[in-house]
Amino acid sequence: MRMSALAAEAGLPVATVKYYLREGLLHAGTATGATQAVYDEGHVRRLRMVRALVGPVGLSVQQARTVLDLVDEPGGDLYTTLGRAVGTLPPAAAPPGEASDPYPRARAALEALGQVYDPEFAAVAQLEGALAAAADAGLPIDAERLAAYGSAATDIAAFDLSRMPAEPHAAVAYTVLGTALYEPVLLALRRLAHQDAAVRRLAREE
Amino acid sequence: MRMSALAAEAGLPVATVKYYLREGLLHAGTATGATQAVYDEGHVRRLRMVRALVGPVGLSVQQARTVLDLVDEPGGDLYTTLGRAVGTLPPAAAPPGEASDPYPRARAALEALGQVYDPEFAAVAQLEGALAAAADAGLPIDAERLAAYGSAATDIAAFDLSRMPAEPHAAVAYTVLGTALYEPVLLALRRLAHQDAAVRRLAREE
DNA sequence: AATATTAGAGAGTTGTACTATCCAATGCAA
DNA sequence: TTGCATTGGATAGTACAACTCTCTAATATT
Repeated sequence: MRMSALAAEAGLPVATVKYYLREGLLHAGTATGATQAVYDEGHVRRLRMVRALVGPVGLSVQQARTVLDLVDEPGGDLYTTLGRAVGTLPPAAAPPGEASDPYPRARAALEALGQVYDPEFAAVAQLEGALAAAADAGLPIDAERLAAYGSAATDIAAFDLSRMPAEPHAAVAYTVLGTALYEPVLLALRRLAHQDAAVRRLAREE
Repeated sequence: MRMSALAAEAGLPVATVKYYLREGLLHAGTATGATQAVYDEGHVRRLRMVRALVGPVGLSVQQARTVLDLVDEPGGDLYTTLGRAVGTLPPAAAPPGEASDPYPRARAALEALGQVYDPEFAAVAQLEGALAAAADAGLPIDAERLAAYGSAATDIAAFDLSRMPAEPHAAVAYTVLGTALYEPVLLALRRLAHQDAAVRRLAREE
């Protein structure tokens, strides 16, 4: 398969595929001459993955590159790799700062939920930013709401973990990509559940 | 309060406040002369809201404007307004197309969950996009996972609805802003719940 | 042999989110 | 009251991301 066939297969302009190649999101094809190279099914799959990450998931090209690199070649154990991957996923969180207690809201929230609090983990900073944003905007999250969301998140995590492959490399891919790819699904389901609940309540009140 | 005081209060450069003014995210102050105007607490709150939406929530300036306009002046009933607001929130979904069954995956998913399916609702398109992206990337969502996520989403929606204010204008603000502002919190909690569950499993296996 | 395609590199384009510069009109301080 | 910094408003400029186009020499196709 040459480049034009690859681009057609992925539904992308040739120029865009070349751009992804330059940016390192796609590994080069096997050269058959100075100006020819062939691509295979792996390239097609990779392009589909890239499109999924920069499309519905909403990653930038550089973030997608980082995530895919981590999946391709995990640097350390699963938890380190996952931590790094989560750190590159949006929303971007501000760096810790020098305070003795850099994430007070997140720490309080996790303690209330009875979960481990490790300021090193990137999602803690994201939680802090999200809680601060909600509070700043005038809709702070109280203990009851936190408990409701936390227990839903725990349910989901328990399910996800039950499905995690045993083989380390597959586990990394599953966890990192599952985090990125399933989040939009969850958000859409939440929005639809709101709609569904509202419609049902409206019907009941009639 | 004049502009420099407003900007200082919000922690933003004056030039940025002027930019938001131009883009219609912030209403003008009350003019006290040809080159003077005063701003009040409402402007400070509005700026905090804008920063929350374009920061942790990740909206573009134009999306934030649309959402805030809807909250300020809902055009119709709650459900129409909410639908419009959800439509402007990321992830952007492709337009329906001309197919007789434009959202097959989303329809199947909602039927499996026993929820109403209305192709007009923007989140349906988002669900379709998210399900398609996961499948294209090689990690399709099966019935069991859908059920797990769906029931978590339903739990959250039930809680959210129980807290909805009765007064229509407040209900719109609560629902629209709650959708936008609480989503990052939920995502962060899910990521942390994964971490927590993984740590616990690791500890158990030792 | 003539024509079309390709890989690879570089420059150009478009859109977003600011950021800086001007200007005339004010406010304020000495 | 006179000098000077500040303000609101408009316009222009900057920086970056994500493509998109153009070019060239080599290669494949007819």
